[in-house]
Amino acid sequence: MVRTPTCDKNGLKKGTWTPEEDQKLIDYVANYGCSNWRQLPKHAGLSRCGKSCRLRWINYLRPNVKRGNFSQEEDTLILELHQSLGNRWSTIATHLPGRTDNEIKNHWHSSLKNRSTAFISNPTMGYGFRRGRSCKEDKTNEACDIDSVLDLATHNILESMPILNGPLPISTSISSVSNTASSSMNSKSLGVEDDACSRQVVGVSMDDFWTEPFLQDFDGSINCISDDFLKPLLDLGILFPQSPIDDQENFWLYGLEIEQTNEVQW
DNA sequence: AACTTGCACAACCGCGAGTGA
DNA sequence: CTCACTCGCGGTTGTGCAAGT
Repeated sequence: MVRTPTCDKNGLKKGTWTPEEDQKLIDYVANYGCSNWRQLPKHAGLSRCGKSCRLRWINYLRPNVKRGNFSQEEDTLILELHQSLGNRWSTIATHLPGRTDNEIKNHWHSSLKNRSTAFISNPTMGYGFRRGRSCKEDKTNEACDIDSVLDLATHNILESMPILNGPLPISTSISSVSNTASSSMNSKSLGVEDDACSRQVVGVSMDDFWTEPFLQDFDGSINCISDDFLKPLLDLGILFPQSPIDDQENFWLYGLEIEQTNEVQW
């Protein structure tokens, strides 16, 4: 998964970052900020190029970087954003607090691309559940406006982020080495520019945030999937029950599981 | 058990934009 | 205006791991 550490022709180290290097970078940024990436490694005592330091900081060491699996809402939002924005990962990342462009890009290539392909091959279907919600809830099709849905998804994700409503979580993967530094850092001292990071970091345990899946749905929107929506899809053979004997009425659509009550699972 | 294949993800590379001299 | 420098972005690669054969 990680690259074997090597050195380039200038003697600069490449490959996987060690905990010691991480700590050096964290300590340096905590004390001096990161206004000049090119000079940073020299002053921080790192045998890395500035570019590598910047990447490491932005993607992994920065406070508030969210690790772990993508939620359904995040997946949906990425799919929608990618459809409208294309491969503008950094722009997409601004809609997902705590997620980096690199992480979203990786997730796209490894998991979401196929779903997107399925969507493109049959654009009338959308991603299933959201279209169903819209079409049932609003016969005028106003709610089918992608921007409206996008706003709602973004809103729910933002609302569910403790970042915006209280103390920030510290990524458990780095908290062991960064809590001390992080707890005294804020965006000004770090020169961090994105909004998610522009809030003061407080080193408190937020295990629930990292382990709990998003529980909110789209403001109850999934409840709107009904027979009116599902039946035509069943008739067309696009949507099909998960199992003929499954009395829970689960349906499958391009890898998306739709439970007719109020749950949607990938 | 050995080998192959695919996935996930950390990291690198090249390019373009912005900025200051 | 041009050049050099820096930064940020998107594309791509490399590698460990798990699942499948």
